[in-house]
Amino acid sequence: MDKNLKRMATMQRMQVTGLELFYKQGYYNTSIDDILKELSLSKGAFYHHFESKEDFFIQIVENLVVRKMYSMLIEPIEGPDNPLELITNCFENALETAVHNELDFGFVLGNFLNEFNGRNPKIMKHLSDIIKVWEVNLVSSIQRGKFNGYVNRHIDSEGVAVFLMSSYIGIRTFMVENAPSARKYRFMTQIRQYFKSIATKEGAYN
Amino acid sequence: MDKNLKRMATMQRMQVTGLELFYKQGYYNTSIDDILKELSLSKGAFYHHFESKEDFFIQIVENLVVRKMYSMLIEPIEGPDNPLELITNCFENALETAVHNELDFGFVLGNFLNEFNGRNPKIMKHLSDIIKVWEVNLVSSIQRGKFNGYVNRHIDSEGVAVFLMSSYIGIRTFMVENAPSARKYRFMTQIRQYFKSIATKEGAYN
DNA sequence: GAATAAACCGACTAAGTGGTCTGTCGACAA
DNA sequence: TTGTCGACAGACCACTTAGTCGGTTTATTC
Repeated sequence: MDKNLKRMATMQRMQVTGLELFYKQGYYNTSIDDILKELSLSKGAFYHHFESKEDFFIQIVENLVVRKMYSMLIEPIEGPDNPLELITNCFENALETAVHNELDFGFVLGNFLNEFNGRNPKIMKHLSDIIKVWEVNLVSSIQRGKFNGYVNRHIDSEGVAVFLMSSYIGIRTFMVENAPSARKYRFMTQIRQYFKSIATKEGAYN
Repeated sequence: MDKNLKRMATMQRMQVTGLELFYKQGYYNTSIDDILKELSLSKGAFYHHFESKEDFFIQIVENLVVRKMYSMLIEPIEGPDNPLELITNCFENALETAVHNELDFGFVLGNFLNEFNGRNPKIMKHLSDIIKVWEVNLVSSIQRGKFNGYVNRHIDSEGVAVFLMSSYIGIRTFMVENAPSARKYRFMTQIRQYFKSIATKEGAYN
């Protein structure tokens, strides 16, 4: 039991540091030795716990990335309230975290999607699965919104989802670079503008 | 003169193939040997023409990427017509190219932005400069639209630009992965929806 | 046709890379 | 006390990487 705890602790440490470095430097540009140096651990330790670099990365995705994704972008939009409000607040919070915490892993996914696209189908599968969950949740959120009279019935829910995901991925790529706070503000204003155009008159969005 | 022509031809060949591979596999994941094998050229040839891998890449950006960027995303939105129409058509075309031609380099920039972010400031500088040109052109296009009565005066031009750029970067990341044509269609529909909401009544957008 | 210089070749180097393997060490069970 | 086993150490391997360098080819110029 105690042994198992130690095992878990070490693996966790490796994964956390791994994600941090993969995020900052990219997967292909980060060596296992980089991670091990950071932790003062050895090759032996690494390959005792993980099969390969790829296996290691997939475990990071399944443990850390998925969880962050759920807590930051999926759970906050569940519920019977006006989905346009929920999504606005959710993006607002997620982007705020991104502004203040360079290492929020709220959307590492965008980076990795880019890095593995057409290069590593196995890893891509894991990443797309997460995106799919996000998409499904967005779509059903919008549909609930239609049902509850918040969202205009003529609007294509799938379309809204694709559009929202695209914008979010884009702004995240974009915010890292320059004046993140100003860009966040501008982005959110336009999201509200867009939402107004797909809301019902009665729904009272904003 | 002829010598110079040959020099240019070889350099061009290297750059074209280089961009293709860097785009497909990523910069850090593509070796110079990969490129040279493709061209049946030697290390000597490469280092005779370019200082380093980094220098090589920067030249690719300055030659090929900048040009594509201008022809696909900047020039098409210049002109006195309704900028919302111009941008719609521009995105439509750019995304159509993306759907049919896996190697359209219309927005390699998104990939590279991601790959070099926080990793290689020198290269990032070159990439951000291009983005800045795009941004400036979008902003002035929107402002022209306001002036000419196509775009609502209360709208923040900078905001629209940031929002458009984000969405475009996002959809490009997103389209490569799955059902690009359907996603393109959905995306464009929502862009039109958004544009309607920032257009003037008289401007007759759509 | 000799001289010259640019274009190109490819063996080489030093520093990594992912991954293997033999081993050490301490906890714990018998 | 001894034996077992999981956590970890780190030397090592085969291979790849960006970049170097002495040399050869090729084309032009006089």
